[in-house]
Amino acid sequence: MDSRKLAKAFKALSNPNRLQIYSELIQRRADSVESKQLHHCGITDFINSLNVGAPTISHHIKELVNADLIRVERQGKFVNCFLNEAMCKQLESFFNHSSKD
Amino acid sequence: MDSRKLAKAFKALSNPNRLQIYSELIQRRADSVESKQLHHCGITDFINSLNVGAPTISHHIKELVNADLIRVERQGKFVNCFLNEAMCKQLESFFNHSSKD
DNA sequence: GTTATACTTTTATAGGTATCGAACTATCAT
DNA sequence: ATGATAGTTCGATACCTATAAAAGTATAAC
Repeated sequence: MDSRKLAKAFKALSNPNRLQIYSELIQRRADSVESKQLHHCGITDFINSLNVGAPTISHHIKELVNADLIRVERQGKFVNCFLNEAMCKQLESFFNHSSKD
Repeated sequence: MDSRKLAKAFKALSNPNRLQIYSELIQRRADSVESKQLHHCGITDFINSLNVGAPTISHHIKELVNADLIRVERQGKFVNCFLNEAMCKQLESFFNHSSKD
């Protein structure tokens, strides 16, 4: 696993608000196993739950996308966020056995 | 798992040189399974392998300790670094199933 | 078209931090 | 004690970034 890519991902997750966004997506993934719900979030959800303005959220989302942690899809007026599962697995395995990737 | 603690850990790992130090420790852990070597590093090792001065390494080590990612032990003139295995496991599990911790 | 909603981009700012050089402390060897 | 080695602390600087306010774009509803 590329070291620069890894550092970039950790940097993205180092901001409390971005971590919150990412955690929310992981949380929803966990929920969806049981309830079959979609594991995505609209940006407005984050604007409401975090105590920062829309421009800041927009900025954070962009950083998370740029770090390959999430992807976004515009659906009409709304933008939905999805976890990048592949990246998530790679990060998990880093703490397991970094020598083998 | 405490969100602040998590963010702090990711922040510590977001710097390329600190990530390198941490990766080295993880690497040595992996090696030690096969070769029974100790999984620690002297600080001088890092000063040689990374392209930064001693004060900077010292600063980074302190950050990693402060984030509970590693611990240090002074042995005579030398300071050795060890991986904090518990924290490592917690970080791994974050990407697995954050809802259950 | 007009209005409203849902973002995004731009610009500015305040605070954080990686790095270095210089000076300091600790331990060991002689 | 002296010198050498290993690491830390301090002070300064240059760069980065989280946030906000204001203005802009996109889509939907009417």
